[in-house]
Amino acid sequence: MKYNSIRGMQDILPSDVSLWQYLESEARRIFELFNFQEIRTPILENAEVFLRSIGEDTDIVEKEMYIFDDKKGRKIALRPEGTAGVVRAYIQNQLFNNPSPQKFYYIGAMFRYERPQKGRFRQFHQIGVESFGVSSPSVEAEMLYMLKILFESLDIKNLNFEINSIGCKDCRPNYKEAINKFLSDKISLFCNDCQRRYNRNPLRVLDCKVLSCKEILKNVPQILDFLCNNCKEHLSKFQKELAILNVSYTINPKIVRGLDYYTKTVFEITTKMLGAQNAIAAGGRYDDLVEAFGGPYTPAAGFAIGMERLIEVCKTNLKIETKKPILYVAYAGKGLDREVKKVVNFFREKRIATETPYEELSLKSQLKKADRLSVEWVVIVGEDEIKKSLYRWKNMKTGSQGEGTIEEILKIIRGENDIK
RNA sequence: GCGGAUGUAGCUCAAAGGUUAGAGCACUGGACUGUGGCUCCAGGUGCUGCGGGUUCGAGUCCCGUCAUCCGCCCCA
Repeated sequence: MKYNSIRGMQDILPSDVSLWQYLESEARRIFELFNFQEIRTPILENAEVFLRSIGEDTDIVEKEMYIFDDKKGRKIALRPEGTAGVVRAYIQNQLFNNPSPQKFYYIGAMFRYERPQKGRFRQFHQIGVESFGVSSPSVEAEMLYMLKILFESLDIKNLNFEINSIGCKDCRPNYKEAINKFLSDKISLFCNDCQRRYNRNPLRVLDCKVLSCKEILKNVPQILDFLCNNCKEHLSKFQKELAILNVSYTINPKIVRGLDYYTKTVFEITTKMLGAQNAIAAGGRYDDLVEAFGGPYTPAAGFAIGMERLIEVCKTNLKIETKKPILYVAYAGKGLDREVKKVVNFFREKRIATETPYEELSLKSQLKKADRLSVEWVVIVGEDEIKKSLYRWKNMKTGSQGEGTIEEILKIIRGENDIK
């Protein structure tokens, strides 16, 4: 009997975990500099939480959600994204009574029942950020700036920051109408996918990659021409803020997010290094969502980074060494077990990561093991040295060795002594 | 949900229907009984993903199935 992990769900092995931990700690460090605080919400929610926020007609809800009945017959879902749960928590815990803005970040696993491919998995991980209570576009601008800082700290280059506005509940209907009018008499000329999109979400037709569709779309009405004054002003102020923060970007009128709750600002950060799944982070403003969830009207915005995609990009230019012990305590002679344990404990108490054999081995094979662990130092507890109350130390890189008391050896390992 | 490619040793890959299925790296032990890396020797390296079929004979051809990868849809 042989078991495999479930399709699209992968093990993250120790050799990769170091990189994961590094990315997570950099994100935490930087987000906390901007006063975002970590929030942890459950992986399972009532399915309704996602149906209501993401939108019933979206692909995520229609075909990608892990959804099941619990023992009482309630509809439960594994979260396909992070925002809905945070919004639910914000309202349930009445965090709107705290001074605004309330700024949160989260790191965790998300689940979508999709066909896996490069940069896409059924269990994947996001680092996300949500900010509640401020309607000014300085919120989104700060988010893009923060992302820029994060990516710089990870030495990631050649990213495209793309922004757009998709209007609000006042002006978007006008645009949808214009699009429908534009498409209605030409729809038979479009590809099959577009015809399907036309019925479900006409804005998606704008995204089509088929050349003949692109040709017809040359004269399509642009959302930016339909924005109400409020949304226009929001966008231009957003751009001014980005200029002040020195964030370079392009306006891409074709960005349409896959979730229904977005208003005004939407943005994507893409790279050419990931193949077809090129978005490494994406987000936008969602001013109406808290109210739609039964909370007070609360303007909000957020984004999420795809961890696996970020990792993929980092692997090409960032070398993080797998964590390994610094010291190996070996023994030479018989009946030294108690003495070895004492030495090992001493170094661990001094916060030196230490490994030691679990079974009887010749000194030779102990050193071989130490070599393969690529530890820098070996301390040998030897019969001859013990008689002098000393231990033998050895540097595995230089090969040099000597005798010393345990305190002297500690100094050598810590680099407080010149001997190498 | 749709399309394409690939499954052989722990890993990277060979074997054009014909002996008992191979190479490198990695792994274990020894040459070296208190000193790793280098070298040499010996050795597990294996239900050729799984199940059928064709054939005197299948890792090789056919069908099914599962898995992985890449793309479409969509998304982080």
